[in-house]
Amino acid sequence: MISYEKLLDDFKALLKENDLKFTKQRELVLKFLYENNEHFTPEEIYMQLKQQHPNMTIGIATVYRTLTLLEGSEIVSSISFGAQGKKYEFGLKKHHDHLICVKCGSIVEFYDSLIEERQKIIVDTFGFQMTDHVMKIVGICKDCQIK
Amino acid sequence: MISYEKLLDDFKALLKENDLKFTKQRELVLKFLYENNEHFTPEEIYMQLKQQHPNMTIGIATVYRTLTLLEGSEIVSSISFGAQGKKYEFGLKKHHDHLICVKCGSIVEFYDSLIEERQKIIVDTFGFQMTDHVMKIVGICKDCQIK
DNA sequence: CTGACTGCAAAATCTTTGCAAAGAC
DNA sequence: GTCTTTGCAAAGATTTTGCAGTCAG
Repeated sequence: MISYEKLLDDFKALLKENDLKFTKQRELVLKFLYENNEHFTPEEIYMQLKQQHPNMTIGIATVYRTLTLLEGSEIVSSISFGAQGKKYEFGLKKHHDHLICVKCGSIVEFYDSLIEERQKIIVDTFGFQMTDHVMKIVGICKDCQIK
Repeated sequence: MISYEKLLDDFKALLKENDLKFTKQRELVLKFLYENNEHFTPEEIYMQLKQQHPNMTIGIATVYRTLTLLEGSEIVSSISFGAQGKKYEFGLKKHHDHLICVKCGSIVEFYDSLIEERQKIIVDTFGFQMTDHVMKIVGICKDCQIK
């Protein structure tokens, strides 16, 4: 896993390359996702940042803009969730898929090399050039089955 | 593949069971998805139905309500698409996964029994009770690569 | 007839955008 | 200083809801 210092350097370099500026708000969003290894909606990120940094001002629009920026650079990735809305997570980690519980909304990550291999074979069959893939298994998690 | 007559009977029975009424609008949506074996947004369905049946009145709200009803009965299924929005397709066919082209938006279906098997093994490992799963491979289709 | 269904328009979500002030470099 | 970024509020886009009239059974 990349260290936060390295991540921050990379992010600053990326910004510089594109003539973008390094701002406190951008750092806050990046740091939040780095430190909280979970999936959040833009709204959740916004609320938590406001709470954690009462003396800072940050707007929901900036959270959206920053997430779009980070996703474009593949530093964060998103997963669509339910009827509408997306959840974001820190993206510079090993590729993984998701188990999503419809009762409690919890998300568990998993990785299966057999499935990954198989996907490559499939796209080749179709002459398709894969840029990304998403596998979501939806159901009821262990805990919610007991309840 | 189920015949349209059987489908219609099943649908009517389903409605009756739930004290719902069989209406022309509900039939139109069902028929449209049955006859057009593709993926549509609610808006697309609405526009096409209006065009195909100029003498009928149908509202976008009814399309949404009907899709929700049909999805709840698993007669149609949906796939979330891009930033927001869902596409719907007729659902009473063999399970399959999707290849989605980011350039032209085309969707190709595929089925791979090895992946299906593997998913079952994974959920068992986690004690998860699977109700559904979605696998989307995103990329650039053959045609768009040439262009 | 009765209660569900429909279309319409208004409301509710969620996300993006315009703009003037503030901040990075 | 210049040019980007920000927060705010307004605008957009998509989906849902309230309601009075309409229609199925």
